[in-house]
Amino acid sequence: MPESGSRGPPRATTPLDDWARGAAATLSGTGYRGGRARRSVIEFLGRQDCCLSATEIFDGLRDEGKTIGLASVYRTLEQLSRLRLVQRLDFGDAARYEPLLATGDHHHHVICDDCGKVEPFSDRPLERALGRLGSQLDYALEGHDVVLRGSCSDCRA
Amino acid sequence: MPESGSRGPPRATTPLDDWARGAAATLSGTGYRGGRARRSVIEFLGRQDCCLSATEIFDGLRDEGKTIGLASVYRTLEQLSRLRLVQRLDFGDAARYEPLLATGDHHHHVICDDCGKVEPFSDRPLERALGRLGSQLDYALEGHDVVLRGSCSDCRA
DNA sequence: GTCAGTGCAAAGCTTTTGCAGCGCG
DNA sequence: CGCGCTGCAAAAGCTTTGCACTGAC
Repeated sequence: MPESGSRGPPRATTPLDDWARGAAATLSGTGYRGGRARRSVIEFLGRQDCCLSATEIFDGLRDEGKTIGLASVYRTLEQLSRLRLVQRLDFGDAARYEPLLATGDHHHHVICDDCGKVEPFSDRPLERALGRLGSQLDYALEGHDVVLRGSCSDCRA
Repeated sequence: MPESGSRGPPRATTPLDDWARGAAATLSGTGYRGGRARRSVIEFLGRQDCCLSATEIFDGLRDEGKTIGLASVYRTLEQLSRLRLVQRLDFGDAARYEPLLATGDHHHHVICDDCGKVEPFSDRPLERALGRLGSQLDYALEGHDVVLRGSCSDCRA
């Protein structure tokens, strides 16, 4: 399944492994206790390439035999979002979440209007243009999302 | 391609006037009939600078004495979206909608994480970077949204 | 032993849908 | 005068919250 998390070649310890470890560490360092549901969600997120909805995480865990309350999934995602360990993305229907890598490495998304497929992409010039906006707007910017919409090659065929 | 969706100098006939007229014309030319609710929503949208949620449109119309069913507001927005006359934007909570100008002129949004304020901005280099992506991805792109998040000057004070 | 974490069920919201009646063309 | 438009109310998601219980430290 590893494909285009950003574009890096394979390595011994992946950024996502690091992410899951770091997320767990950050939480326990902030007064949180460990717990089965939260651990499962973090570990599951650490194995994904792109964004998932709460229900997809819930279903994915259930398929692995780990039945977690959906409310716990939402609670975990909310905590991780607030600590900036995951990025929450709002596309049309349900919100989606993905790990926010400490490397600063990140991607954006293209959505197919026809089949609903979501794919990641990244682009340096785009990041540069976004980065320059920080000094032009009277905001202390903390993040940005870019969403492109169109028809994917499968749907055009 | 003019410049900023909202900061432009006044003119005799504004792009938004044109938009409202054009939207009405497009609808009637597509087999739709006129109707009080839809006309009110279009006219109301034609007076806005930036995106509004369905409830804000509903409330705004009610405050003007035009009480329209909320369902009709949603139905109108859905039709206009499908005809690409309005742009639907998904920020955290409720979806927001804004006129999509025929001039191709458009802007993006900065959201204050603290007070929730939404402001428009536009930037040429950003548009250029986005435009170049069209040829790099295997998608027939039809639109894009950029959302920046941070703290506005009021909230930092 | 305490208190955060969890699961379930209920509540809250936004958005959609069903339906009967109204009114545009 | 037919059929699309409208409003109301009910239904349908997604997400959050209340509460009692479990389990981590």
